[in-house]
Amino acid sequence: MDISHTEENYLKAIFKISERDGKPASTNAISTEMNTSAASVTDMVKRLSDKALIHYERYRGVTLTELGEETATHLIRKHRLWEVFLVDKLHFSWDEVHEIAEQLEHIKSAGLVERLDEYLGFPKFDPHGDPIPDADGNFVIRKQVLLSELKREEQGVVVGVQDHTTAFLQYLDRMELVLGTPVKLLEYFDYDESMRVLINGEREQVLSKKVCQNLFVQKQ
Amino acid sequence: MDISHTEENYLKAIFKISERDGKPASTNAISTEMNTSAASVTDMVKRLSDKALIHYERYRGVTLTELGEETATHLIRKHRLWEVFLVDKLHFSWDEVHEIAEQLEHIKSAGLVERLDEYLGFPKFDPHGDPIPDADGNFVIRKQVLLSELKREEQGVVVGVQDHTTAFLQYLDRMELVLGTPVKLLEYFDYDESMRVLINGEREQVLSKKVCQNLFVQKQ
DNA sequence: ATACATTTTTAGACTAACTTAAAAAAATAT
DNA sequence: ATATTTTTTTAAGTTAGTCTAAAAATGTAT
Repeated sequence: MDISHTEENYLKAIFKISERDGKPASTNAISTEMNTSAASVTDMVKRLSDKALIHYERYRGVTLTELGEETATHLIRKHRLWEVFLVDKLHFSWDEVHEIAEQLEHIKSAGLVERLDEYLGFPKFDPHGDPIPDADGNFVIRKQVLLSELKREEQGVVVGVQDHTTAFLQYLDRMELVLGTPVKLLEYFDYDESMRVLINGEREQVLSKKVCQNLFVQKQ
Repeated sequence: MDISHTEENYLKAIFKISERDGKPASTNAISTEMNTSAASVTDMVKRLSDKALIHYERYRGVTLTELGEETATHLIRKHRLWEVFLVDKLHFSWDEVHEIAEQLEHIKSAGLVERLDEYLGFPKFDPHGDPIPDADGNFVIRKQVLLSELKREEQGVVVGVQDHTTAFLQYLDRMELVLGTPVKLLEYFDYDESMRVLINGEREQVLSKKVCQNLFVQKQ
């Protein structure tokens, strides 16, 4: 009994929603995430339940079973490793790799992921700073805060993004706010919740509320 | 109007059959190649014809249109480049890569293949010695003959296989008859059409008719 | 040239994944 | 607590890709 491409995508969506909301994924939430109708979700949810990948009782929302969660984290592992491959080896930029990795994550092969992991030097984070789960599905937890949470004169290093859109990633490239860049909060403007920051110890820049609330930093 | 995974596989099958038989691919030949029923082929062949990928008249067999042929050779290009990646970079053996490449060849992305090609150093042949078409679909034609066609005392270098099965590839590994190995025909036995050959200039070995008829060499 | 064999197509039906529209259940508000 | 809104499910139908069985067309052999 193997799992289809589509079923895998549902599992990922359910995993993502449960993580984000900290509660069972509702039919509606899944339909929004998957861009399908609620009716399709109900349909699929029955199939996934039959395959013991999720717990489902009608009108009650769904949670992943152990098997379902393993499957989901394994997909995330593959997705993020392929993203590293695309950026590190094929020199794609970080805003180009999501759609390709979305396809590559479904490749089925005993051994491929592990060999890829080794080939890439066992990276712990993907090009967007998201942690890559190990073969057992364990994520590295990193102490990170949003840039907007820094206090005046506090310093941090850019470690990840909350917003993964192309527009945001390209904006960050333009601002040279890549992963690993040191930042220091110089001044906070109450008026529009923007911030003046020192980037890379050499350049001052005012960043909007939206930017500051979508950039993760690790305090130094 | 894009092409499904399944449609792509049919195009590859039709390309392969047409190449091999030098005539339009029959419904039966396709159904054998694809492991489906003849009825399914008739069905699919109508769809492919509607998409202008093949020429089809009922009871007449099918040929690829220019678009269909481009699609098929592009798939072969992707398949073979991924095989090189799997062997050269991830250190899979040549008998393990076919099924994985069979999946990887369907990844859709503008630019991925070209970047992969460059990353691999623009290889002209895959790990089995099959030529990799260029971006325009042109294959390098190599002057090669079957080992069984060598005359006594003639020398050659192993350049490819006709039989791509795991069993044959593993046999060749055991015999150290990898690509690039020099061979020289010492003696031909009429009785069972086997041959005594000098492998790598250092070791004599009797090879069966079947082996000799499935190994390509380039005369020296 | 008719008969037989083979190949191909049609007909009807199945599954997975999807849809819309209507019905039912649950949540919310007064 | 009843009415209204929202969410979820059911019902019925679609498409892609598959199947088996039967019908039709083509090919072959005497």
